[in-house]
Amino acid sequence: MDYLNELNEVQRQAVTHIDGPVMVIAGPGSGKTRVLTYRIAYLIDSGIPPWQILSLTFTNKAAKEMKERIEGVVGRKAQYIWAGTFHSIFARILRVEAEKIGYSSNFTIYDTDDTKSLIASIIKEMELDRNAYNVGAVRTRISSAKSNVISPIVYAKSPELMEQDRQNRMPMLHKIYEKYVARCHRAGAMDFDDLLYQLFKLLYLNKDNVRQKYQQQFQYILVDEFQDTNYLQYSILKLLTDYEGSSRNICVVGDDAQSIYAFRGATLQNIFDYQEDYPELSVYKLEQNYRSTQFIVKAANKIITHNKKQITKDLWTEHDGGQKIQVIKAMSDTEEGRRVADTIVEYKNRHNLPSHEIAILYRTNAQSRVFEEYLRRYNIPYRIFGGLSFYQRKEVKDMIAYLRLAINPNDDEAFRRVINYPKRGIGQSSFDAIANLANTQEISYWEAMQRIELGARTATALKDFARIVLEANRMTASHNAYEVTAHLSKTSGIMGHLKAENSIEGLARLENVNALLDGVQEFVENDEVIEGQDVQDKSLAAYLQQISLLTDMDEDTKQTEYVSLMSVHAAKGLEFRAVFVVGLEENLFPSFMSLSSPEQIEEERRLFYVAVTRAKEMLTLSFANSRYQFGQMRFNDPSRFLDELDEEVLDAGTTGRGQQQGFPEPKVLGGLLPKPPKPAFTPKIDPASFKAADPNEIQAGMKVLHLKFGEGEVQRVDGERDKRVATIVFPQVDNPERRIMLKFAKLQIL
DNA sequence: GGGGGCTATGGGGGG
DNA sequence: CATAGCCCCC
Repeated sequence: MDYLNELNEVQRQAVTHIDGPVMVIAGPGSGKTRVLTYRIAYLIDSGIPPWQILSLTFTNKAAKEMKERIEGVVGRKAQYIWAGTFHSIFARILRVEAEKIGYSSNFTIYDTDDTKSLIASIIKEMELDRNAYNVGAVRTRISSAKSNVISPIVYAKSPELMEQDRQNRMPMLHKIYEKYVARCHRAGAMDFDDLLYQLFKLLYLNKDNVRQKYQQQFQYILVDEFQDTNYLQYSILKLLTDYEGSSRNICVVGDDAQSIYAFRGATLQNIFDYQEDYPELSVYKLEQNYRSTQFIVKAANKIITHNKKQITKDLWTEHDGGQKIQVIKAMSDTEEGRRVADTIVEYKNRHNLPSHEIAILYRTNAQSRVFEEYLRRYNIPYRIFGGLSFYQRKEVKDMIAYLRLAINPNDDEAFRRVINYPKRGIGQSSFDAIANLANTQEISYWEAMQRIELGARTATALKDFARIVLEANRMTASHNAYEVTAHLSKTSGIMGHLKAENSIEGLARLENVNALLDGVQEFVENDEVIEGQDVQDKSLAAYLQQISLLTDMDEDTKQTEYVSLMSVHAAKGLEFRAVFVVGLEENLFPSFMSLSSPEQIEEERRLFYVAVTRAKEMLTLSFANSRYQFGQMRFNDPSRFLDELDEEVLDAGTTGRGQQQGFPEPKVLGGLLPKPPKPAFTPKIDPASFKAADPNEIQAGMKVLHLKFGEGEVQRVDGERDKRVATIVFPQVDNPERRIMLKFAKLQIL
C-alpha cells in the first residue's frame, strides 16, 4: 500500500475511512480522482471482493480512467469492479431484470431525438395547440417529473404541477406524459431517464426480492460528482444503502461550487439530505489545489465569493507566481477568433506547448465556428468535442434504426424513421393508417402493420419491409453484429440509395455509413479486454447497447496532438496547461436564458468557476464587442464575471485600452511548431502472409505477432477455455501491456 | 405517393 | 441562420 504515501493527510483519511457513510468535498484540482482510485484500491487490499464495489460516475470517460488507474494499482482484479456511469450500470442491471418490470430484455434505448419525435406525434394526435405545447418544453417537463420520481398518476394528482401547467398554457401535459409512458412501453423502449426511473421501480417494487439481491451485491458504493445527482439518483442510492441492517458503506465525492447541471434535475439538496439521512457520516474537505498556479486559484476563490449559496471552502496552492490572467478585448467575434489563434501560436512557440495541452472553452457549441476557421488557417490541428456527434448524423441514424428494428421490431421510433426510407412507396397516408390502428389497439406500429389491410401495392411494399426486418432479426441469433449490419446495409437499400445519389453530399453520407460499418467491425474483431464490457458478447444487441450510451466526450483528449474545442460543461473534470475561456459577454456567458433568475446566475457563475479552474498555467479570458448571434449582429457588454475579478490577478498589459492589436499573423508555421504529431503505430504486416494460430496454442513466454499491435511477448495466460485472456507486452505501442481475449485473437506464433 | 420550394419559428448546457 | 412543416403540383 505504498500509494498511501502519495496522499496528503486529509486525502489519506478519506481513502482509509472505509466503514460507514463518508462525504468528500473536493475542490477543483484537489486530487479527487486520486482519492477515489486509491480508496477502491484500498478496499480491495483490505480484502473486499471487487464485485461488491459499485463505483458510479457521470461520463464513460471518468469511469474508464478510474478503472485503468485502479488496475495500475491492484492489477487485473480491477475488472470485476462494477464501475461505470449511472446510465450504463443501470442499463446492465435492467437487461437482466427487465421482465420483473414488464419489459423484454432487448428493450431499445430512446435518445432525445426519439423522445422528441414521439412527443411531437402525441401532441399532434391529441390535436393540441402547437404554439402552446412546445415539444422541447414538454420533454423537459416529463424528464424533470421522472427525475423527481413523479409518475403520471402522481403528476395528475399534484395541485402544484397542474396549476403550473395551466399557467404555462399546457393543461394537458399530464395526459401527454401518461400517453408517452404507455407508448414507450408498447415499443419496448426506455429513454435516458427511464434507465434510472425503471431501476428505481425495480428496486422499489421488489419483485422476487430483487432489491435485497442488489443490496447484498453492492456492499461498498462510491459516487463521483455527487453535486450533479438528481433526486431520483439519490433515491436509488438510498434504496441500496439505507435499510435495516445495512453497513451503510457509501462514499460520495463532490463539490457544491461545481454544480452545473441543475437544468437536468441535479440538486444540491442531495448534499444536505445526505447529511441528514446519514447523520453518522464523516466529512473530509480537500482544499489544497495541485493543478493551478497562484493567480488562477486566487481568481477562482474570488469568483465563488459572489455566490450566496455555497459550502465555505478555501482553495489554496503551493504553486507561487505563475503567469497572470490575460484578457483579450476584441471588436468582433472574428477578431476574437483570430487573436485567440494568434495567442495559441505564440504559446506554442514561446513555451513549446503541445496542442493537447491547449483548450478553447465556450458557453455554447455554436461559438466553435470562428475558432475552427482560424485554427485551420494557421494550420493548427484541432478537435471539436460535443455538438453533433457521429451517431446523430442522419444517414448514421437511419442505418442504426434498421439495426434497432432487427433487435426490437416494436421500436416505434425506428419504425417511423425507416418505414419509407429509402422510398418504397409507403407514403404518409399509409403510415397514418398504421399509426391509427396501433393507437386504437394499443399495439406497436410493427404489429399494426401485420394486421392492417391496405391496397395491393402498399401491402406488397409492407411485406417487403417486414421481410427485411425479420430476416435480419433471425440472423441476430446466429450472426455477430458486423454480419447483420453488413447484410442490412444492403437489404435495407440504404447503400444503394446513397450510391445512386451521385452527389458530393451523397458520397460523404456513404462514407459515414461505411465508417459505421467499420466501427461495428472493430467492435466485433476487437480482441482486447475492455473493462466494464462483456467481451464475449459480439452480438448486435451488445453493440447497440454500447453505442446508445456513448457520447463523443468519451474519446481521449490527450492521445493525439489536437487543440481541444468544447463547451465548459464538457470540460468538467479535464485540465490543460493553457485554457481560453471565450465569449465572456452579457447574454452569452451568463446566458440570456438565465438573466432573470438569481439562482440561474449563480449556476452560470459556478460554470465560470469550472472553466477557470481547468487551467494549470495559462488562462486567457476573451470577449467581443459585437458578434453574430441568431443571424444578426449583436452588441453585448463585457460579462459581469470579468468585473468580479480582482485587478491584481489580471495582466495589466492586456487590460489596457491600447492593447487591442493582435500578434502579427504568422506566415509559415510549419517550421516553428514543435515536432509533428506522432503517427499512430501500425505494424507492417502483409495480411496474406499472416497466419493466425489456434488460440489454444498460445502460452506464456511465446513471441507472437498481432495484426494491430505488432510483435509482442506473452506474459501470462489466465482463465479457461473460451475465457482465456493473454497478457501480452507489445513494445512498439503506447500502452505496451495489453490483455487479449484469446477466443477472438488473431495471433501468429513467431 | 413523391418532390420542390416557400414560410414560420426558434435559438443552452447533456446522458 | 437552420430546420421543420406546409402547400402545391406532377
